[in-house]
Amino acid sequence: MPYVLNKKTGMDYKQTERLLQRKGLKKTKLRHALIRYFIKTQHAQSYADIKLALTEATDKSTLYRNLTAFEQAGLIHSINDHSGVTKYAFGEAPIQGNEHAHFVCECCETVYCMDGLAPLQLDVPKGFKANKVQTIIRGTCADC
Amino acid sequence: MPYVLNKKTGMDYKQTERLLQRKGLKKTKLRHALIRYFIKTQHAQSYADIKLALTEATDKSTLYRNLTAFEQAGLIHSINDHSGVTKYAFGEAPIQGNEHAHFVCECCETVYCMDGLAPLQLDVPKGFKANKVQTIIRGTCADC
DNA sequence: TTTTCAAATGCAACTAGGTTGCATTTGAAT
DNA sequence: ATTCAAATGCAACCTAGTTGCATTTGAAAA
Repeated sequence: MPYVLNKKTGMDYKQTERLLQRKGLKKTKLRHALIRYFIKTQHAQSYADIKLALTEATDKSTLYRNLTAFEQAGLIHSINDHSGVTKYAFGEAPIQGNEHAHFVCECCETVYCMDGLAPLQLDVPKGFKANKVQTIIRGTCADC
Repeated sequence: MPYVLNKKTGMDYKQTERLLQRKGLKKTKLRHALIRYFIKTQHAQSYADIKLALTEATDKSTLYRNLTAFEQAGLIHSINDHSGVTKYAFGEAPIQGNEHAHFVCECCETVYCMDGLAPLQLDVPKGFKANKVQTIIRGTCADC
């Protein structure tokens, strides 16, 4: 069961716009910029990363609210890599049976989404019921 | 590869005291209370849990500094269960090849340490090197 | 095209979780 | 008993993220 780098969803700009519309989200400058940014970037991005990269991101609460809205719309998913800051990456949250793992480079702190099979047959104690597994792999990435 | 509830380390009070001494940590009232608390409690505890439970825990920074010291001494380990607050449980941090997973109950928020085999043969893309895996299982616990 | 109105924005104030600097106190080795 | 690093308590600070509210804007209806 090998892990492979996530090739991103095949979604293009038009599709994401249609998705926003379907979710009742209006088109705004910031949202345009955010979608372009998430399609372009290869790895998970933090609030600070986005703030730094986009001149359109002027207000903290607006940006956070948009990240939340995008996540609820299934356009991005959030990742907790134990660094203390939430990161966001393009693509829907992995669903059960189609988990993806997050690889955190201990050298450059980059977070990669990796597709793979469900990481393990969940065999938990009596009375416990497992719903999903979140896997974080730590190591060194190809660039380090 | 079943997961079983962690039975805690066999460490008793005397042993933990000797451990503190070996690490050059002085005996204080708070540390006594903390050790007793961690031996007694069954699940991972947050700063807030401890603060509430121990009258000896008067100062925030002192408590945090002790948690850090205990973790460095290998007496407890910290857990990030994606709730936004760090939790601590008795026992050394799991080491490579002897990983343990954390089960987070989605109903009562309790965090259980679970022993199990290394969760998967790590097969990552070319150029990537995996060092360790952190697994969080979400579901419903036996009490819910 | 103008009107309309909920949705989105920008700003300030706030919260939670945790850290830092520093003066004072304390455990334990001498 | 003396000594001194380690531990404590306090206040101030930091970062990540949230909330309330007045203003602006996108887009659907008239």
